[in-house]
Amino acid sequence: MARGEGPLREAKTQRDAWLETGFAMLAEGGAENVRIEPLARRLSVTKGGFYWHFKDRADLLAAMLERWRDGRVTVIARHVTPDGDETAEGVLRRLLSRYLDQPNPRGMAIEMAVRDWARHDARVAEAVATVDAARLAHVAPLFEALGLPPDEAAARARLFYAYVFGQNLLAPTVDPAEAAGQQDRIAAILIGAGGG
Amino acid sequence: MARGEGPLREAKTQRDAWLETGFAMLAEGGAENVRIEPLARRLSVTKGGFYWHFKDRADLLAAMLERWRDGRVTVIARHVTPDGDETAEGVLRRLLSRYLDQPNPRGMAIEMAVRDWARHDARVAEAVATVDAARLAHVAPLFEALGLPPDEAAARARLFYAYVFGQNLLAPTVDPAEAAGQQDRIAAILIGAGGG
DNA sequence: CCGCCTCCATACGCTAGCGTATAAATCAAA
DNA sequence: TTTGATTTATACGCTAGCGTATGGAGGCGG
Repeated sequence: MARGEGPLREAKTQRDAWLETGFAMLAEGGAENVRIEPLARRLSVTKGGFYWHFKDRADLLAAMLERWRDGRVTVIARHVTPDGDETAEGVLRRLLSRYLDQPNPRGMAIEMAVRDWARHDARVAEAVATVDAARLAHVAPLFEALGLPPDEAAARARLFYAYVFGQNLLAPTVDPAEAAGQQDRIAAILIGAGGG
Repeated sequence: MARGEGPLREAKTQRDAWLETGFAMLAEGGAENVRIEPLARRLSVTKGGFYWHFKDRADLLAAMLERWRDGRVTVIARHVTPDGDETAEGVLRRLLSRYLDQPNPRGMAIEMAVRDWARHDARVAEAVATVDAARLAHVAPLFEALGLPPDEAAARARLFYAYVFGQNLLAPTVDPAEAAGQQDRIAAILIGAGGG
């Protein structure tokens, strides 16, 4: 039987298919929305196999959280390495645009869903803290490379990420041209170098 | 009968008691957590009366949303009026500290819960957009009063609020002294006037 | 006093989803 | 092909919560 054919993304194993579909549900409706039976329906299987791969629903959520944490920690290191002869300012602008110009609504939806989830679950809050610490630790040196002292650079890094996530919480500016202009001005404030 | 004795905050009517308790549940666990029967248990009544005051669960949520929107729109006007001879910078610093120094964890929890709720419900998103527009419209003039041109002031206002909400999404800095120092540095960047 | 109106209690049926038990299907190897 | 290990289907009982129906307690006007 073509049992292993994952219907979503590249899911090598059936366990991965459960996890990937779990992330889809997480992105769409938050952690509360990750329910076994709807998941099974989306995978066109019954929940029979679920309890082979996972002890229970909490076990699935825990596996998803771990995968999310490890993925984010791994990926941030790659994102802050310069492309070719890119400057620190270039890296920062690229990062900002990656987070805000939404090439990846799924990733940001998961990010927001996890952060909401963290408000009700201490283990999740711990994972978020780990990811945040990794990101701040990777971004602060970029600000130091711009000539700022360590304390100031750390504050800038925090402002940088708070802005990125806060922007996703605010209602979007209606006029796209105005939004783009504001984003340029804000990037100039955050990154410091003369307006983009 | 002592029927009207509201057990929470100042709930004048029993309908208010349902709403207030609804906000408590919202703050604690998000919109998904606002359930009729647990609400009734907390109010030490049965759900019998609920369907007298509200058509159904959606009706309660809609009433809560309306109350939240109107309350936020009303209150922002008061918060931006100077206390005595307060300067625009003073107002901004007071606002920032009101949002970040958490004298009101309940209010911020509701704020975050509503914004999460808005990601899954267009009506909520509309209410959030209304509140955001009101806040930005009230705060931008403060930046203009600091001498910034309107476009720059609007961008600063947006950055201001994105930071406030983003800060509540990031894992808190562990060391309180470091957190306070960072907040001062960030306030200096946001509000512009020399640090401190 | 009586009937009415307001508000709440009680009891009911219904749905969604969790977790379990058990059988069935598939595959790999002997 | 038989055996054993994996993986999935099916069927079950259970809980939480929604919405409805109906009755009843208390206050109030007539």
